[in-house]
Amino acid sequence: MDKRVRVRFAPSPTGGLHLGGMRTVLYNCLFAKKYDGDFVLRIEDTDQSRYVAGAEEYIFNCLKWAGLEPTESSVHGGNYGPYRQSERKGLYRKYAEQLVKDGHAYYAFDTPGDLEKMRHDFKTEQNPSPQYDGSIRMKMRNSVSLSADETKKLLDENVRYVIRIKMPEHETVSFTDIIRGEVSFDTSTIDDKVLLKADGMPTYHLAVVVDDHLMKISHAFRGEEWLPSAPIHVLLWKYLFGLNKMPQWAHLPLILGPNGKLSKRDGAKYGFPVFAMNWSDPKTNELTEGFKEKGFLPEAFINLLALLGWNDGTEQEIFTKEELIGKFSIERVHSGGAKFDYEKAKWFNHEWIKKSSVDSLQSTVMSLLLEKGITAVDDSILSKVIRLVKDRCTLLTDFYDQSYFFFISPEKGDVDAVKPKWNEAKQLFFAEVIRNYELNNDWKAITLESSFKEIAAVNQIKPGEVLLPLRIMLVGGKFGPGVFDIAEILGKEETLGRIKKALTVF
RNA sequence: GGCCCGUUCGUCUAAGGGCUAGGACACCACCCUUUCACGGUGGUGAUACGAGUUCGAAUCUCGUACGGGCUACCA
Repeated sequence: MDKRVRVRFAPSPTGGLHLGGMRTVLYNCLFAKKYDGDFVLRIEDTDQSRYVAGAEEYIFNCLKWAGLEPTESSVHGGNYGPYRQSERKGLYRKYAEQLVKDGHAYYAFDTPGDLEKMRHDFKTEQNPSPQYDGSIRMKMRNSVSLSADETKKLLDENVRYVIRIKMPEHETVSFTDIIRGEVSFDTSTIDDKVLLKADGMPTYHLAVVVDDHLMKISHAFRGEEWLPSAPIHVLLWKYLFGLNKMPQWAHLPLILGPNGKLSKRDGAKYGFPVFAMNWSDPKTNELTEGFKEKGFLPEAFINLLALLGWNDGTEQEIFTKEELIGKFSIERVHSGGAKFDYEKAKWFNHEWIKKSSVDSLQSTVMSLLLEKGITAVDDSILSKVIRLVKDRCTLLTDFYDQSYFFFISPEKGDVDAVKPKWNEAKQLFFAEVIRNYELNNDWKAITLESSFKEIAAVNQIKPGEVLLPLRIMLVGGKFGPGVFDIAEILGKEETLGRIKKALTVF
């Protein structure tokens, strides 16, 4: 099928690549893949003040991690490129001029100072933010209020100008949003937005329409914050290319933080990631932690993001990417905003860790341990460890806490948990355990446990009284998987070594 | 202020005029477990409010309230 969807990005992660942005990309990707269509990524680098060095590469890295690379393009590739807006600069002017010629737009010569003055002069209690609209247009310096001669003179003198859309007086603009149904606006409440800036760059409003046309976009998904400017885009489509060619719009619900639209600050404040991957702002050196580094699997990340505002109508919650592609439908996206719940996000990750095979986790866990300074980890040991502890891990980083004692002998265990109840009988008991274990050539958890309990019975000691000390000896604390499973993986030499060492301390 | 969008357990949501409003996260209890978890079973908990349409409304309509978004030569 001929479906082409696109997503646009400002190379400023503060505005572009939090959860909401990622989800927009995800929905684009799922939709495109479902219909075997294309998914186009556009980079908006028009505003230099917002441009952050390295952000573009960062965005692509995030998409790559999540498995959401566009099907058609790298930044320069594809049949409808270039995809970086600054490289398309020359394309837009002629459409803006066309609109002026057709009477749908006009030149405006107002300086920033003029605009500021207007906003100040017309500001009232009832109207705290006056707009450059039909009621004010004739009071400003533009090709509508000025005579043709005056306009021509200013143009000839190369006075800086912008091109603004001329909003019709009193018209109802409506369109059908895939998620919300019919949405309509009265043009008298909308201002004359700038389409082409003084530097010759288009604003989003012009660029989005021209690009979607040139790139033959069939479906356009974006955040709900764009809904108020949708009528401008509909009008531009009507004037420039015809409403019948306009892509179908879907305005995605916002992802909310604890108060309002989810922001980077919310993440820092409440201790959860809002970006896919770590981002350090080169301007401020501020580090924002990502889902990847926090210990999320990309599969879980995609899964939790997809379910934030969408479901397939069944009670299924865990989906592979392939299942999502097969089952996703943009019509089923919920219209209300969704508050991000980090607890639930972690649950998704837990489910995915449980679902993942030991093999697929191996290299990730290996490098995680390495980062923490645990080197020389044997592959076969590690896979046994992962099998034993993976159900206990919510985040990948939990693997360290759940398994470091396999690789590092506990320096000083929780002696206080044992010492008060320690006595001669226990000392003798463990001496016998050592003797028994030294003769054990099988070294399996089951035999270790049965002989341990036999010795306890013979010595008339309750297993419970000596089980905890054994755990402290091997692990160092009151946690971890079954103590005999641990002993098995630790091996004979290490296990006996740890018991002997502990006996000298108790 | 104006315009737009939205509103079902604390949170994410299902139910598209007809069962006792279903599930998941979180929380609580019990079970399992001689550690801590996982797991299992059960429980608390919602249709914002008011009218209208209808035999029948979470569902359709209107109003109100609340929440959110937009209101730049940003996106």
